Amino acid sequence: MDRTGLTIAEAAAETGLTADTLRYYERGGLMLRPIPRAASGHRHYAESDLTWIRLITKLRSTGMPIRDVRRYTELCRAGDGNEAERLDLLRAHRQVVLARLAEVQDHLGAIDYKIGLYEDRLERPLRSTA
Amino acid sequence: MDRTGLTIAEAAAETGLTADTLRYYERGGLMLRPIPRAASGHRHYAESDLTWIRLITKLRSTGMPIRDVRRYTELCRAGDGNEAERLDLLRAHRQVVLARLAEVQDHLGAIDYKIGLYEDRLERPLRSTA
DNA sequence: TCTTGACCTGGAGCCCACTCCAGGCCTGAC
DNA sequence: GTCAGGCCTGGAGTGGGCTCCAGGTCAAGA
Repeated sequence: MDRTGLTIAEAAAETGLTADTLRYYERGGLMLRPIPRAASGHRHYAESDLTWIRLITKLRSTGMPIRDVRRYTELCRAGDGNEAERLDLLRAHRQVVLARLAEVQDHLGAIDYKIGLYEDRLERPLRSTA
Repeated sequence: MDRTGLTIAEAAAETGLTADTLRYYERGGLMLRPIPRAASGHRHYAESDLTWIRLITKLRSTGMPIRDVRRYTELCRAGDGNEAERLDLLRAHRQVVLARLAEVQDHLGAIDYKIGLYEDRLERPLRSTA
């Protein structure tokens, strides 16, 4: 009964991902290290693993493709010396996200306008053809 | 030589979509009306078609799934009387987009923080271990 | 001791939104 | 007239990101 680390189900609950997704990420090289196993082969997630998963979840949820997350992970795994490259990667992602945010906000404005038109129309239903 | 309307290639250039995507949207019921054809069977897009395509492009680019765009299209095609339903659909979409924007902004904040850490680290490269 | 249920793996399946043929017709410039 | 090139259709293929499954191992509570 070793108490070291969480089961995959617990890690899933903690991070908001599914166990399947956690395994998929690990297979895909998105973990900083292979998740340690008990003798039975069951994974035991440490707090540091959860911290990493939470980080890459933020990258993913802002639209970073898995291959870029993998690239970033590889850089981090490689240790000191490539910080400039990691910074480049994050900055490039930042630019993409900002552009995307601006576009969505712009288009949402147009949709809001449309919503306004319908609201007006529904407020005075009998005057619309007058 | 009728001058009525643009070819699919011109419509694609105007809207920023591809000809394939325009055909795919039409097949999928995302057009307000079937695009008129010349005797040869070639499509001729009117200005009103482009206006519609630009609208649904905004819906799509804010993340509305195709099935919802189709639903909205069907409502519009059905004519007057279902404005409340259209409004509901747009408002629901608006809520989803706002939630998504907030999430992305939040996560981007965390990424910005990370970027800041790397910037600090790279500014004083020899002091980082001191 | 038994049995329930979490976990394992490799691989197939799924959903979404396009994207790309092949095979054929049409048109317009030369 | 001819021929390059745009357009047509139905359908297959692609890429991304999971999601599910079969078949098997293992641990802990009744």
